[in-house]
Amino acid sequence: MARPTIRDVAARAGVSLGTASRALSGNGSVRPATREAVLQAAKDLDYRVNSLARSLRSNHTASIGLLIPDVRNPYFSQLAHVVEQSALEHGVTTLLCNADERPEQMAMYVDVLRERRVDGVIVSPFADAEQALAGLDDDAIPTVFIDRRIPGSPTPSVTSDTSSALDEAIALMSRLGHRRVGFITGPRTTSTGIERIEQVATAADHHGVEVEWQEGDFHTESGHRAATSLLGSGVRAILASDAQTTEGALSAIVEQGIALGEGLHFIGFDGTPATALIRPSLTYVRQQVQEMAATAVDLLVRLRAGEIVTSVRLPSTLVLGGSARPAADHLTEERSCA
Amino acid sequence: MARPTIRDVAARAGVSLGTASRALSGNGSVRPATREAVLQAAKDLDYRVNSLARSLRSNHTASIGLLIPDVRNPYFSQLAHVVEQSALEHGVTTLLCNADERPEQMAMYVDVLRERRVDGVIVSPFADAEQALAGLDDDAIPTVFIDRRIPGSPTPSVTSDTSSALDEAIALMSRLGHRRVGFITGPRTTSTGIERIEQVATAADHHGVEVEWQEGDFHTESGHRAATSLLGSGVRAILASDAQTTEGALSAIVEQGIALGEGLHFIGFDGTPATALIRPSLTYVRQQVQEMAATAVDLLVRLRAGEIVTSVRLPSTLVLGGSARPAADHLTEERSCA
DNA sequence: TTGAAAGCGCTAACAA
DNA sequence: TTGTTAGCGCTTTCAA
Repeated sequence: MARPTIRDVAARAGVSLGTASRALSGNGSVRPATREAVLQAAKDLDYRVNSLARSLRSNHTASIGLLIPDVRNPYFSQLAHVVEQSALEHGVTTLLCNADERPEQMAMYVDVLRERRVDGVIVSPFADAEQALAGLDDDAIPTVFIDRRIPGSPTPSVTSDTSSALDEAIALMSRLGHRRVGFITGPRTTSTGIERIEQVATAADHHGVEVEWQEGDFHTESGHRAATSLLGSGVRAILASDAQTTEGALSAIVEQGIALGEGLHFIGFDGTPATALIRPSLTYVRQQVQEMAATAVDLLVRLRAGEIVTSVRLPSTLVLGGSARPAADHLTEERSCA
Repeated sequence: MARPTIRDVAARAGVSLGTASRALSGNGSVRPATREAVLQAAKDLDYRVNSLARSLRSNHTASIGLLIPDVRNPYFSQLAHVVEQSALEHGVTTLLCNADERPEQMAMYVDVLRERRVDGVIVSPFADAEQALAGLDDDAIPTVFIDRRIPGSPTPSVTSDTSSALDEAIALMSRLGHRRVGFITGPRTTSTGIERIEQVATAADHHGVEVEWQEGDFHTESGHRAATSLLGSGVRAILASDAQTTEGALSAIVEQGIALGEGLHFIGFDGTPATALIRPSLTYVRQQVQEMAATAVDLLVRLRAGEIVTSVRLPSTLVLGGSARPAADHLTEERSCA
């Protein structure tokens, strides 16, 4: 037999279509014995529900969309993994969509998600994303922002608050004797890019430090370029603004054979696998990626249930490694070479 | 108005339901003027097809499933990205599923993919996956193996042939004067794990080298553990079997402060972002990940079209870096410290 | 608790 | 080329 339908199951169990549906979906009451019979018949036939038909009728798909800039970015691939697993715990599958930081591709995916009638969307937006995202609103698809948000938007968001960690970072650089600190920025097209620029500016003011701004775009290449330029102009204290610029900056530093923590103090963002290969170890801003992802799913589920939810802001911390460490801790420092 | 349906579009364009459907889906002939009118009406109404209804009726979903061990593995996240983009070029969306190397989770996802009636599946299998995957066969869902395969299975696969690269690697170690080479294996539950063990064994025989086998499981932790153990027993030539064990082994080497390329020769697998931070640069086996992913999508599309396809095996190469380089090239070597 | 019947939005025959 | 109609497989009223 071709794929058995619920009709076949009902027939085999000797009940009506409706009863079989109630037993299988768990909605509506069924006498235990009847339910058993239906379940057994389904098993005998190796029946599998057609989610297309179910969703068409019931008006929900048990699926959400996750719209991120790029899975290959280790920060987002971790995010994607936790979102997927958290959603699974709610019986919901995730449609992963890579916008590639391109508004057109984001718009295209928004269309796909609308057509597929997903129950909700978790998105990490960027400039010009607002218009692309408007379609979700038109269809009243619950949406949650993750990592980044659109200022002024009523959409609830789960983001991390990096202000105190960045203040600590600048304070540390100041304490290490630096009057000039290089900062590799993120793009002004993202909320995180803008925020971190402002936070660093404020902290620098506060600690009497001058910032050497270097434009970056959250890609490794720009991190590499910016770090090279900063090193060329004699800066000996560098801060990166995300995981990828951190990797890029480190590769430039490593290339030039500069001793981290001695000739140069460096503070990165997010502890990715790559940064584990650095000696001395990396001082970096740690964001709560896992919590962020799990919280976003939770918010979306509650939004879908009709609850009113508010945005969540998770604190981040400065993790001390050898690449920039307060003098007092210097004894514990170990260096592999140089 | 709530979501407009194709009825609304037809009414506005002054045509019948069927005509509107033909104009919108592109199947069947429609007079150009009529088509224009329908498209205009659809645009006016901001109509979006309900893919659930379309798929239910037409019996295809324009979606495929991608079943991989873990997106966080940089090797697979790259694979996932290319698969997604290649599929998009065919107008097909990708459902990304992380099996987490667990048969139950793979079985669960196979169920999900069956219920969602995907048009095809690309999967990177492991031991005990065969039974979980049987469900795809029951539903006659076209399947292609990627990176790994199940020996003896009729399912077409796209894999890389690492034999000559690994032979070169062993030859290089031999030429560098090593009689003993440590090899961090992959799990015997994967075809790649088994193959690489055999290929290394053959090459070692061939070049008169003895292999110090260290069990690994394609995770960073095991790479770290294995490398530590090998270094402890005095081995000074190490080979890893995949991207993750490479990262793990490197972190162990870096931790111990051992000078790569001098006190120790190391050859890794796959050039991930992390390995770009290593000095001297890494000697590694490069697989054609992008081609692999694109080819798998192509195979699946052709399979779906009823073509008979055959498995593809892509050659891989040994990329020379400073971590293990033939003596002749030694002049070009640059070291950052030590 | 169960059955009968309607219909979700669309495509694909079939006729005209 | 177009309109009409049946029906994909399921859930969900409504009665019984």
